[in-house]
Amino acid sequence: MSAMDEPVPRVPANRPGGRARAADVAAAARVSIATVSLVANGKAAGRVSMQTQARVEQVIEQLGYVADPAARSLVTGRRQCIALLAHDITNPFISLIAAGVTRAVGTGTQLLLASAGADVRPDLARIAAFGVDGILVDHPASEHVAGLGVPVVHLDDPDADESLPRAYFDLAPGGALLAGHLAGLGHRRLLYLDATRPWATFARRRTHLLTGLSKLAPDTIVTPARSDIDIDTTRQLVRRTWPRWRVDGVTAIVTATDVQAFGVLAGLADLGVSVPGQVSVASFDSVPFAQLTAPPLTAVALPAEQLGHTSATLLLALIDGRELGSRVQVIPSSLDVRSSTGPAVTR
Amino acid sequence: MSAMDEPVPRVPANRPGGRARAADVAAAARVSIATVSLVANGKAAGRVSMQTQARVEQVIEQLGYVADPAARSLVTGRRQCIALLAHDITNPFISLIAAGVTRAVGTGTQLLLASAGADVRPDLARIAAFGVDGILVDHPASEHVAGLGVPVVHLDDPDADESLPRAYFDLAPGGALLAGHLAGLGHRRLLYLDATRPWATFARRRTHLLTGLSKLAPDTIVTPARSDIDIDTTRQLVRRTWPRWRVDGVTAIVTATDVQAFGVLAGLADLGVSVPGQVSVASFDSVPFAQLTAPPLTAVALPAEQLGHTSATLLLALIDGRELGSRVQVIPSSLDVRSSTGPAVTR
DNA sequence: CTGTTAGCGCTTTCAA
DNA sequence: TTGAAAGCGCTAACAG
Repeated sequence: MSAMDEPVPRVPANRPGGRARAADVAAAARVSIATVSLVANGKAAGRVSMQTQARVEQVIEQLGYVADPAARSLVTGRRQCIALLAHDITNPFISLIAAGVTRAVGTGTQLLLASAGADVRPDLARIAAFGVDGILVDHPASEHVAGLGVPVVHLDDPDADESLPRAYFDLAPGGALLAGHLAGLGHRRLLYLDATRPWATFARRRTHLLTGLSKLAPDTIVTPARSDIDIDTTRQLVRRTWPRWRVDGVTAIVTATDVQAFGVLAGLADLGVSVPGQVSVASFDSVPFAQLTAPPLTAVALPAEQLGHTSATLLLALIDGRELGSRVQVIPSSLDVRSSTGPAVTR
Repeated sequence: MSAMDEPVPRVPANRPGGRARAADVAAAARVSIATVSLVANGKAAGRVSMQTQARVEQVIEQLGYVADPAARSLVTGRRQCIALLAHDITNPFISLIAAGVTRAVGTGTQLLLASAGADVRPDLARIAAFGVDGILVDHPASEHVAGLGVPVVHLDDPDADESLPRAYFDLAPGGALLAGHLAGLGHRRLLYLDATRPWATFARRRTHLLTGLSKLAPDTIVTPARSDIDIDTTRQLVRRTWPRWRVDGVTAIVTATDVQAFGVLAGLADLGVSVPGQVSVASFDSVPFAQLTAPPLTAVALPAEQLGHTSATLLLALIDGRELGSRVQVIPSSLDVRSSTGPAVTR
């Protein structure tokens, strides 16, 4: 009768403290805790006999043993956790990014969701101090990330320092497509509703559209405006200001984000203005909900889920020290033509 | 000349490893690491002289010292982190919950976002094993939480075991209000589009509506249907099945969630069916987007942000061992009447 | 193949 | 008022 056949000594799994520790498993399996560690981490192949391995595994199962992550982190230096620093999780564009990140990290790594305030620095530092293996940053200025001690990947920040790992959208195709679409419909008097946040992506969205427009129809006049990325704020703005824009002969409104376009559509509906009958509306982002507005929204498609997935994959590679491909991932944009845009109307 | 006046010895802040450790601070300030710990944790009052304290604080600032969280966790047992286990972060209802949680936890605690798969148990165990101080669970069966070793608060699970800490909506008022609204508009033939997930909240949503209806208009007939909580799936279902429902004389469709109602609205629009002209539509949740659909959606209002905030506050209290008020928080529901519901039409 | 040993960086008694 | 020392639970060299 070998050791394997003997009943495994029962050791109280529920010690006062709570979970079982490696020492408990070791005692129950009559091995050293080093062996337990080897088996628990799947490093037993060729180093521990099959018998011992089986016995330890059984006890681990029985006791529900899981290595204390804090203790493991202390020695390995790894946290098995990355953070996503974003400004507003209720923004569907951000939710989509988060979903992409979730898909990329799998089950081995956890995702910390950090909502930033207006100021970015303290949050970044706090997250780094909390202890994560890497950080995905949606937007803040790149200057703050130096000396954080962990890899950082910047999201949707086309103007970030060349040397910084990042994933962003190539806004050129989408911007040009939208310009062509609008110019083709005869729009020569536009209103561009920018975001108030001074982010590079918004500058790019604007300039790509304007450049395209001035190339295709140099006589186009674009009135600038701006608002927060908030449905209600934008809605109020439109209700207040549409009469003026109308007098100016605006035939199309383009917004920097879908959320703002939602507000524009709502404000216009409040006013009884028909879209695209009296004015066309288009935007950047094209989140799923953009198909459901009345009318469905024409928008430059920015695949946010893909951005999340790509950036997280890059970050994971950086963390592992793998240098797979480029540290800069560019994701193409396109145009989703729906029915919120139509021929320019002249009154 | 006292020790305080002497220049603080320069110790390389950027050691090969990365961040400064307590030992670096101790060496630079010429104190023991025990003293550094005391000062860093604000426990120096009365135990360390003002002079020493000031000197240590200065060095901490200089070196940018932050205690290693893994090391601290190992000894304190606290992780300063809670997890939110939910199924789909792109669902706006979940995003709202997450926003509420974020608001509640403040800066001292971090939020782990865990997306569950179809199976709940492994995820819960994995999160607990990862090391968090507590878990917010959106939905799964309560049986799986026993012996996790950390406090768990159940969200929106009205039928959870009495003894379990939880926060949920009282669906009675909203359900009754919707029943009254619909009955008052003359609807006697309804389609109820339930969710496929077998969750208590969905059973409650349905029964509260049906109970109200049978009380106010006992002759009401309700046809049951179900779909996943996904816009496109629901949209297809409606496109396929509306003709049959129409033949059955259905004058109103009520869905278990906003997301499903979005799909219904889209499907109906595809079919050219006017809402509420030919059929009324209503749902449960009332997320912000519900105001933006065409037409704006009548919905039972379930304050998700508040649910997130309340449940997180409860969890934090549980973690701290504070027993403030009840372990069961009930949040009232109401009805947002918008224009997707109108008088029942008889053909 | 298995066990012994030396820390990872920190908090916390307990002495001095 | 300060410091020495004992771990927290684990991993990873290194012996045997």
